[in-house]
Amino acid sequence: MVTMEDVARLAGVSKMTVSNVVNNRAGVSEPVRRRVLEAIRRSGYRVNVSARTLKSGRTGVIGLAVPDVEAAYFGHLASHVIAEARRRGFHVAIEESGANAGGEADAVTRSRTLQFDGLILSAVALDRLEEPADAHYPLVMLGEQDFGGRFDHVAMPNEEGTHAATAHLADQGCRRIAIVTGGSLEGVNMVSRRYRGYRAALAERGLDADPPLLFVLDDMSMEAGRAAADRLADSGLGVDGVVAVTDTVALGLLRGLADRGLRVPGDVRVAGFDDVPPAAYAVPSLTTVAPDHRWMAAKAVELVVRRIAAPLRPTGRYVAPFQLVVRESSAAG
Amino acid sequence: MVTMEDVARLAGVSKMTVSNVVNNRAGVSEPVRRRVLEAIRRSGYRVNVSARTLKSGRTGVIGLAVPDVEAAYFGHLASHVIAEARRRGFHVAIEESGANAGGEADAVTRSRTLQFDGLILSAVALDRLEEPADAHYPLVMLGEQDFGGRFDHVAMPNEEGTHAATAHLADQGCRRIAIVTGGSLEGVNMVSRRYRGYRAALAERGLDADPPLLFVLDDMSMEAGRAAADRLADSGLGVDGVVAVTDTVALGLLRGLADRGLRVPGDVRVAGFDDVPPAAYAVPSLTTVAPDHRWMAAKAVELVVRRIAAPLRPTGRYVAPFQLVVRESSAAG
DNA sequence: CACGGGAAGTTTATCGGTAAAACGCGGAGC
DNA sequence: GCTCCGCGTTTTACCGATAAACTTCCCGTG
Repeated sequence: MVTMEDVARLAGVSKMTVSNVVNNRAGVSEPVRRRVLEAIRRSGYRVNVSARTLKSGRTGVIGLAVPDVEAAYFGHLASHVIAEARRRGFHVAIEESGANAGGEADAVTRSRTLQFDGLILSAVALDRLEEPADAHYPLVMLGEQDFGGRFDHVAMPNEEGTHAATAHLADQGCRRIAIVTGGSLEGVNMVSRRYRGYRAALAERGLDADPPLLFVLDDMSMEAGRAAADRLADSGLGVDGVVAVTDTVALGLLRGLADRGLRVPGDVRVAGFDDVPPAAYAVPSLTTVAPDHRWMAAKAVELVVRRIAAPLRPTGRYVAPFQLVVRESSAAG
Repeated sequence: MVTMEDVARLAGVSKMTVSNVVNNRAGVSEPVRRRVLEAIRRSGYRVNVSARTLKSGRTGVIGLAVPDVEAAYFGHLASHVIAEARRRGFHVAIEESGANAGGEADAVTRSRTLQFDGLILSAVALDRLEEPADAHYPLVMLGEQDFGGRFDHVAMPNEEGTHAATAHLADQGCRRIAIVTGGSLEGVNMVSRRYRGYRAALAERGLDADPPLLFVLDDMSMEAGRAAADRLADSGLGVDGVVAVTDTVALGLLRGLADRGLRVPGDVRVAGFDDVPPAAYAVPSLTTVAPDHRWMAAKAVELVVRRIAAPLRPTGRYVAPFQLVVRESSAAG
């Protein structure tokens, strides 16, 4: 491995001067700078990040921990986070947390161990951190969970989104609107927030929200969505509209409804949440709540970078803007 | 920050002993080991990875560079790579290369700069490395490109897969089988390999492979697939079967065919490649070539780990096994 | 009873950078 | 002619861990 020392010898200067050139610091004369750059080129030198980090305490890497790299909506987000971070001179390391509290806590620990300068954590399960030592680590919550305001939080428009979707279905003429969701309605989380938005929209319009119109799945997979179609079809509730908690569930549901011979939007109208890429190309294409992922990514990066610079400033909560994208699955009868 | 020195003082031993405990090295008595562990717990100590790396030259991180974290098939792979690497005591850092040669070369540079111990590179565009300095960096090519055997390579069953898909369509009764692809047929790459498999299957059965049955798209997006449906429908070629170069293209195509009122599999049968999750839930569900992603991930990790240990051993090429998953889109008439 | 050998710990010398202080030197000011 | 200044560069002193060499001390053996 070629070190600064080698470059310095080659250029006939001290290694401190090489360091100054590498980091574009002032106080190096033009001829010397050129000599050093030439020596760097000739020798194929690269800085040793470990050595730099050891001395400076900064790695220039931001972690992005997501529940599951397979999840469709994550890719969108990740790619914007990477782009935004690069603009600000940071690298992004993507970590998988597994969609459970233990894995998410581990992600924080790993992030500190690997010395990421900060972490953007998209948690779905974790609702508090044990380690008081983590209290001032630059951490930005992205998505569902917030930790009671202890960290910066970029939130999804959960209530607002399902409210809009539900209202839209009602406007299209639906009268018996079900909600299909997974996970727990206990506590304050993504699912309970989305459920609340749905309830509020129904209440405003004086529509039913019988408990039977709530279908709770084991998880939020496509397969669960597909299975939900059977439960809907067999329920005898006369459901004519469905709000699905995510597009993944909605896409599975569309598939399941097709299997049961129910026509969308003829018999049932469907709306999803996230606007994942396949939503636009499904048959029928899926009406969905489209949060502004680019905005969320940019905000999260901005917040984490700001917090790296100033670990103690007060935290804030920011809700992403969204659009309701109306497509075939909710077309008027 | 609490250092080994602090822990050592607290436990009344030298910091070398602390190091030995932290790394589970032999030669520490049970009582001392317990004292040290207790001191670590009490002080909240964590190793400083930079310091360790600086001295040892190893980071314990494997890079995984993919063209585009948004691409559907990547998530699958990534999540298996992460799991397999963890089993072997490595972390994985996911990097985005952008689907172009410059970005892919950068990914190699970044990987070295960030001192990943090795890199799994899923390249689509790059076909040689400029830097001779990179010649012995532990690098495993995953997917399409190989660099003329200069690196270990875990390959997709490109020819074998489209051969099987094409043969299957023919067996289902298709006589005018088109192929829809994107990118360049020049050189040896994923597209040309898949095209060759298609040609071979047609030739074996004495079916047409007129150049017009080849539809080349600008890229391999869903939108391009959708647009291809128009070209197919307007071609007047009587196409009754389509092999799509990827599931993403195939899903767009299904959507486009629906727009044109063409029934799948009634009027046209369709097969894709990759078996991404939405393929099983599309309407109609998509027949597709399913490479064994878990096998590929495990192989790639095994190879990179082995090469980290022995940078000079001869390289190998390994083709992933696959299954043809037959679904509705190619059902017999 | 002297001696070889291993187990348990400690010391020493680095790994490759960087902040901060020290240095050398030519020119401005009096 | 002497002091002072500031620019460009070098020196010094770490950052926190670890491999390798070294010290103790204890035990078994001939």
